[in-house]
Amino acid sequence: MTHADPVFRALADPTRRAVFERVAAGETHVAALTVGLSVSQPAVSQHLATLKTAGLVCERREGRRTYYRADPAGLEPLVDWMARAGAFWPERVDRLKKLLERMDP
Amino acid sequence: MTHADPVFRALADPTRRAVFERVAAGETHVAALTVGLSVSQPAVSQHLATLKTAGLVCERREGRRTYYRADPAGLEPLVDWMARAGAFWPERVDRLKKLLERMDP
DNA sequence: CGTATCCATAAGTTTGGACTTATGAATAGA
DNA sequence: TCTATTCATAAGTCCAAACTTATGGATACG
Repeated sequence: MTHADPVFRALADPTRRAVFERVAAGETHVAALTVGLSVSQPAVSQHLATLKTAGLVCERREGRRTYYRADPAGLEPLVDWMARAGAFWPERVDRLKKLLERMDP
Repeated sequence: MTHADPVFRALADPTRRAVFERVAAGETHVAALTVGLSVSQPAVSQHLATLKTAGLVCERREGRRTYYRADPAGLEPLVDWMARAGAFWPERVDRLKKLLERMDP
């Protein structure tokens, strides 16, 4: 019953997904994110606002800058949904297990 | 490197996600899916076409009907992306593990 | 055969949302 | 204080895409 809708919507856009990936790689601020993204600074701010509403990122003000970091609980609705949608496929579970083994040997 | 884009796009729409959920729950045909979805039959067909392009469903013709079933490998790009995006959070991995344990005791 | 059902495609409409530029608030530093 | 950064918001534009109705092809069935 976790509302996965905002999360799916937020991650549907490639640019916004790129923003999230960079934030997830380590805390950064808006100006740093704007570099190399081929969109304007307001666009980045808007994407960050969407990600924040979806619960995927948190913010932290420091001086003139706003630092963003990924919220570890943000992807949980996605996992829950996959568990529900794929609950009928034991095969899926095996794949997930293998992936986790690769990630965490 | 798996193109997760079509998958994320396909699952972003609530109606299409509902279609996929019902297909994932068991093989069905278009007319059965149309019932209770509050959209027209062509809309359902279009959603199914999108899901098929994204690799999330397969089709099987039988008489006048077209039966759809979920492709077990369809969600893999999603899992891979999550692994990459969340690779920096060991905490995330633990949650996934707990979930899998609940799913597969 | 003729008809009804099932589905996909075509064509057109409409709305959400991903951008842009413009601007102002807040802070740092000279 | 004055100026330069940093960021968020406002307002407007534009396009993708989620619908609709219309239609035709294919199959079942009398």
